Amino acid sequence: MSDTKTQARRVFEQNERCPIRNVVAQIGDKWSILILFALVDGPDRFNALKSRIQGISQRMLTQTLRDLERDGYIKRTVYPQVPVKVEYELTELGRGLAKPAWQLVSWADDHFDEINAARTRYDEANKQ
Amino acid sequence: MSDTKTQARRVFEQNERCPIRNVVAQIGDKWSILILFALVDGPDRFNALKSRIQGISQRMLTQTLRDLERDGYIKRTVYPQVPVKVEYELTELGRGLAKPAWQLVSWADDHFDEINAARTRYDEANKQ
DNA sequence: CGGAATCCGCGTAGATACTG
DNA sequence: CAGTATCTACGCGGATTCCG
Repeated sequence: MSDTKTQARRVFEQNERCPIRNVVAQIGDKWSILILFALVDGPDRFNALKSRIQGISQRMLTQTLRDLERDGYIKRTVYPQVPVKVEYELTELGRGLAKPAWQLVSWADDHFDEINAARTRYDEANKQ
Repeated sequence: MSDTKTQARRVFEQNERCPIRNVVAQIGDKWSILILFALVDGPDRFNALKSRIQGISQRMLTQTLRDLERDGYIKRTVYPQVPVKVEYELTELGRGLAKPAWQLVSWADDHFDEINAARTRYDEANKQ
């Protein structure tokens, strides 16, 4: 509880070192979580990921993979054959992140109907 | 585990009804989580929130509060006095969301040094 | 196959001014 | 006090083209 308090205070620091602002900024983007979950079952190749994650562009897949690699969540391995083969896999850190991330998404899934109901109610009450 | 599999498959649906894309889009923005955590200890007023959450603008606070209210995470109460007093508080749903969200942030906090180390290592290896 | 580079539109979010 | 309204800019992200 005192530990919780300590962290709660840090929530509102504008600081670059605020873990909340940092992690939300990093994995709160459009594709990070999706890529993370795409790799929980094992390594995969670039184009395989691209076709599994509907709607992602080549550009964003490359860019997001780089960012995740930079933060240590993903390991990139190049097999120097022709044509080249590149595999991406979660690191220990990446698998660690996937757990609480999954808890959150799982909660969202369980309460999806409830959220949609609230949305409809709100829109109904505030419509023209 | 079979339950996990079922959800894992739904990860990659481009569908609007995909809970992952939905929740990430909603609370993955710059301020939602911060506001959520700002209210876990009890209700608070608009300007009090504004000064507690460093760097947020009036516009974004209003807008994000509306979005959270729409999804049922927050209840807005107006006390018709002069000047008017408006209080925001978490709903049961909001408190429910705060739990897994806190787990995630807590994990990020615990591994913040490790992530920063990976970043430095990556930048070092790829600098020029 | 797995990118890099470039161009560009559109939405998010900041700043500012005004209001019940 | 708690907003609304408007204007603007910056960057996210999509589409396209080219390359080792």
